[in-house]
Amino acid sequence: MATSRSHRPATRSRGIPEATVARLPLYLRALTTLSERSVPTVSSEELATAAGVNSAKLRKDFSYLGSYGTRGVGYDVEYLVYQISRELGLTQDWPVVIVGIGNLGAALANYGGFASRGFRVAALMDADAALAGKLVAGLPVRHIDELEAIVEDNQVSIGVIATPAGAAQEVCDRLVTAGVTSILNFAPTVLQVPEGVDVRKVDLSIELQILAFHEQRKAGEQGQGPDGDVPAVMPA
Amino acid sequence: MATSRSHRPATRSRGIPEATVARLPLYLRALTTLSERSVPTVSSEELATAAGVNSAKLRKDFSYLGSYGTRGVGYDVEYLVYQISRELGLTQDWPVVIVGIGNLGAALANYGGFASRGFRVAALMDADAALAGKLVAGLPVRHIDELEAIVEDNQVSIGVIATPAGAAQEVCDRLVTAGVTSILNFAPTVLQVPEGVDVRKVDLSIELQILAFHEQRKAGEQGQGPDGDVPAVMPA
DNA sequence: ATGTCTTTGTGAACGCGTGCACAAAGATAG
DNA sequence: CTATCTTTGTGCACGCGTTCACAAAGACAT
Ligand SMILES: NC(=O)c1ccc[n+]([C@@H]2O[C@H](COP(=O)([O-])OP(=O)(O)OC[C@H]3O[C@@H](n4cnc5c(N)ncnc54)[C@H](O)[C@@H]3O)[C@@H](O)[C@H]2O)c1
Ligand SMILES: NC(=O)c1ccc[n+]([C@@H]2O[C@H](COP(=O)([O-])OP(=O)(O)OC[C@H]3O[C@@H](n4cnc5c(N)ncnc54)[C@H](O)[C@@H]3O)[C@@H](O)[C@H]2O)c1
Repeated sequence: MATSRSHRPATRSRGIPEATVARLPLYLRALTTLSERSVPTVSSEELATAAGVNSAKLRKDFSYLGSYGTRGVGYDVEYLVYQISRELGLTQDWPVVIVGIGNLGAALANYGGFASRGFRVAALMDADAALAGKLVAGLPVRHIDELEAIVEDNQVSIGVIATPAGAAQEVCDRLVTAGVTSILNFAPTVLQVPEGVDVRKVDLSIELQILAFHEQRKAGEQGQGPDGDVPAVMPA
Repeated sequence: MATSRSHRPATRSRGIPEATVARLPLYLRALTTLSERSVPTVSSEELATAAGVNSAKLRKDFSYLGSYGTRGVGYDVEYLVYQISRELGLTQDWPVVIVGIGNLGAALANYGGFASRGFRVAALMDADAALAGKLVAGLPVRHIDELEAIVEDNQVSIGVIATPAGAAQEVCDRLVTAGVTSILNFAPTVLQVPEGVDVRKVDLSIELQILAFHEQRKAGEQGQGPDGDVPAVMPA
């Protein structure tokens, strides 16, 4: 953190670490739950437990946003909800387009938690002409050719890709050209994007493989003889 | 990512860093593509580009697995595919249960890439009695009461949770009690698990919020458009 | 065998993230 | 007002992960 002694950061916190940003939604969720229960304040210890993190980490995270706590008491739940929401940009509306309305795309469209936090499905799009006009989650599927117009008309800056891997890069290029600058990619591909465009990926297959790695290691630790087929040991 | 694996004893286990493990599936995917094209060898530079990472990082990652490259030539694609597969534990079969066959659970069940890499759907489970017996992706939905028997009979060690958030912890507890030691959680909840159980989460909402944060920052930095520093908002 | 050329494997430096530990801040009670 | 008690905010140290940069290894040609 900067060497500033002022209580309030003069400018909007420019330097929020990426790791902190990734945890803010977690805190926000826990805080929202508390808010619904009309809990007025919460200590860093309680909130940290609810969010599944270390309390020192949580306090440091909040310190990047400013000093919103009261020593001896804790944090004001409502105020913190507002501050984090604002920091994450959730006080405004984010229209989103979902491209590829297959199994996954349809599930995403039906996902309630989508709209709950400022994210609004502006359009569902698919290349399959047979799908065009069909209602999914109350919205008509639009043909991919309308993408550019929809993105512009709705000021869409976030796109979700749920097409097969083979089509993902092409869809990505079109989204970017149309003006989308944030992409959430569910297809198992590494997307190539120009500077200034953010991509985040959700990859089921990778998650499972990571779990398998640890699972194998756990299985190998117990009992197995010294010559198991559990790989890779560095001689100490 | 959030794995309950953060408390590693001082013992420097088999050296593979967590960050490296998380990238191995990425390399494997790129290598599999090369393999299908019958490319015999690949340099760290080429492979790194395909995987979207830095070549030095890739070489260091591979160095944890051993010295599988040939200087002046590169890496043998087939050999590397095998080594990484073995390291990740993909040379064996991993039966998986999916709990909660709603929108998302059904999409997961239909997901082809699931079975492609040693992961086999052992059972689909749901608490809704009306779903019991219904075929999803060719498999009958089983009632949640059969969970313990199915986990034991099929030696299931990996469970996928796709239930509503409110049911996730309860389902998690049952999975763990039944013997599952790795969980992939799609519900927006922080799961509490005992030592030795790995949890990875996939959280659409969090990903979107992270994108929104950066999007807001991008919009605020350069006075974009006629609306000033606050991006245009759709009228309600 | 010798030299040249390519590419690996890794030492070292650096930066980020984490967690400990504690002084300071403020609430609360007397 | 003073004392006590709770909890924040953060300085600091440490470890992990990333990246640079280069010597060593090996292929290949002559
Ligand atoms: N289903 C899952 O649970 C799951 C899980 C993880 C990852 N994924 C990935 O998500 C993606 C979608 O999976 P799915 O099961 O929904 O597949 P799907 O085949 O059911 O749906 C894909 C949809 O994309 C459409 N499409 C194809 N090319 C297009 C294009 N150029 N432009 C617009 N639309 C196009 C198709 O018409 C189809 O409707 C795949 O890449 C898959 O690997 C799926
Ligand atoms: N749909 C999405 O794209 C999406 C995206 C991100 C996250 N999620 C999360 O994934 C979860 C599932 O989403 P969904 O859209 O499929 O919901 P859904 O309501 O369509 O399906 C939930 C299913 O879980 C079953 N269920 C409820 N309690 C259960 C229990 N105790 N044991 C077993 N099964 C039980 C229900 O019968 C239902 O079939 C939710 O937590 C949601 O927040 C969904």
